[in-house]
Amino acid sequence: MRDAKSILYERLSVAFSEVSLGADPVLRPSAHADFQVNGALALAKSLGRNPRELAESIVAGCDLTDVCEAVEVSGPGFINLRLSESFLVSQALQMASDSGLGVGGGQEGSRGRVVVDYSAPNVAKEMHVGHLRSSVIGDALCRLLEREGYDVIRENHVGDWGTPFGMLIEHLVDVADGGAVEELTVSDLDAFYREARTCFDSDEEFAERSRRRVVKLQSGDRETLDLWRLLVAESMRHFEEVYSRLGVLLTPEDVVGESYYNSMLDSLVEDLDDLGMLVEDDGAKCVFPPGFTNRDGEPLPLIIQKSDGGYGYAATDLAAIRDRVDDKGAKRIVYVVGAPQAQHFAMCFAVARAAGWLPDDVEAVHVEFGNVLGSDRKMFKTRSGETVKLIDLLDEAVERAVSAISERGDSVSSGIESVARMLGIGAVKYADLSTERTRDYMFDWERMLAFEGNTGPYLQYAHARIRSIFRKGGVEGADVTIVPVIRDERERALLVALVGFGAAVSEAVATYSPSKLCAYLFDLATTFTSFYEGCPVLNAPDAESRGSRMLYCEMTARVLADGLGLLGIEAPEQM
RNA sequence: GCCCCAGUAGCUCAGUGGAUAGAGCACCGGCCUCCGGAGCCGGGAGCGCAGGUUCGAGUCCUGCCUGGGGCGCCA
Repeated sequence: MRDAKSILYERLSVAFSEVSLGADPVLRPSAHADFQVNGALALAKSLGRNPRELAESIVAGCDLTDVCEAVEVSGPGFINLRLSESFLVSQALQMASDSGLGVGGGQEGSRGRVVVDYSAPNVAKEMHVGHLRSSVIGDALCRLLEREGYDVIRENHVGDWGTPFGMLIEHLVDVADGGAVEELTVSDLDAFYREARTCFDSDEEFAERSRRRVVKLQSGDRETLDLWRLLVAESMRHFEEVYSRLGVLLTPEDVVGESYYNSMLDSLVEDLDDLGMLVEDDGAKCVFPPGFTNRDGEPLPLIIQKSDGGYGYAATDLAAIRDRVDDKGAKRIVYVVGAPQAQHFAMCFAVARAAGWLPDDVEAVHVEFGNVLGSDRKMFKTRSGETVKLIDLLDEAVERAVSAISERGDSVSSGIESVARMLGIGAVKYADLSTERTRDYMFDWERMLAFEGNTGPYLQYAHARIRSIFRKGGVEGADVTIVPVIRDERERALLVALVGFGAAVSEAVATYSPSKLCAYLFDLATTFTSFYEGCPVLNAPDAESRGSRMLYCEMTARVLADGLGLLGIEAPEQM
């Protein structure tokens, strides 16, 4: 389905091009109309013409009568557009009769293959709050991209390889007597990791054994690999539990850990060498991509192979690019990784481009995000200063949601546990998704669980309330074959908001910004509330109006549930 | 020292070079005997500082201030 904005943009672009080839109409949402067109002002300036006159002539040469009921030149040369009722109604009918609410358009997967790299926890460590944003944002982006018609491949680049495993395995050998190894749980592993670290830092003999163990691991020693697999398997169970609790789509099939690329690294170095890009510096094999300097203004290396022969994460990331382009057929690679990694990815992309591994028609994007902060504006920690475990955070979210529901005295027929889970988890995810992702955001239980303001619970409640109208009216849903009517400005405002859903989704995808979809949903919910305040639905003055308003309610509920769904948040029918 | 990101109302946040900078919370004042108070309507209060580009700057450029991050063998 073509949304209003894209239809208008296309028509206006033609009209503007007739005046000056390729001129941008600068179509924008407006407080003065449904849309405003600002392009005439800049164009008039560059052509040395009067902006109002130019705007008038563009309006005269552009037929929008099937879409707009009013096209007016205003102020110094703005063009204000008001959508026609017949257009709004036809858009609404198309949406209502489409199970996908008119979002997307193309065939499933028709817009190309996209690899999305997100979450990326580490083996032998519990997932913590630091993994929250990548998991939640990455998952929302996957859902959004899929809906827009992309063929999405999720990849979980877990840290399952490298030097830490030497000390972990060696410590395992030290403490394991018989069956104790099989009893190992992840919770133990977190403490286990710290113990291993301590031994490594304080015991030179242990450290040496660890280093030898790394070599054994990399050379494929059977006993070592068995111990390694034990650590990996236990960690995977833990990741599964967290993803399930969090409602993240990642599965074990999506795991492509660092170890996967191990066998590709020797040839990667050879290829870089053959290309003449490799420079040995202090015993390390490096590439110096142009434009990057260190603190002394000297060229900054991307270290491919360390002086001890081991590989760093740059090698793995480069191998991953080759794998994703050559073997997975990606036309776009999206990395949902924190902002501090910006320089690392910029360097990796630069090297991959220079090596010809990342062709010009393949896009690589670092979707960066800021930190989660506590109320003290410092990194979010527990009261005692410890890293917050993700599983504990999610448990607390659900507990707090139970209290919130109980305090409100809501009767929940489907079970408070189920609703509390949707509310609590939804609140955490929505709080994360609704702020502009490059900024740090403050983690605040009270605010995210509030039923007022731009929160998950607010939108879930809005949805549940609308559903309750139908229950009360004794009907399953609205009759989607009914032709809606507009008799009130509030009905019109709601309709305008509803038909903007597709554009909101497109915008969120184009900028990798779930927060834009959040803003849209919040606006829709508040617009609905104004409508609902002034326009009785079940008590509408006549059958035609009642049916029409039921349709508005139905569509609003569907858009809210669908929009939340695209963010990875569930919307209960009752709460 | 160099580079990157951020600085918007008392607080938390929106804001694709366009008209009078918007929400929510908190505060103040009205309204609703009605579909679950997500109430509804209205009010006060703000772009870190200084220049510049532009018909027009929160948005672009330069400098400065504040905070966070990065800057060779952890990943």
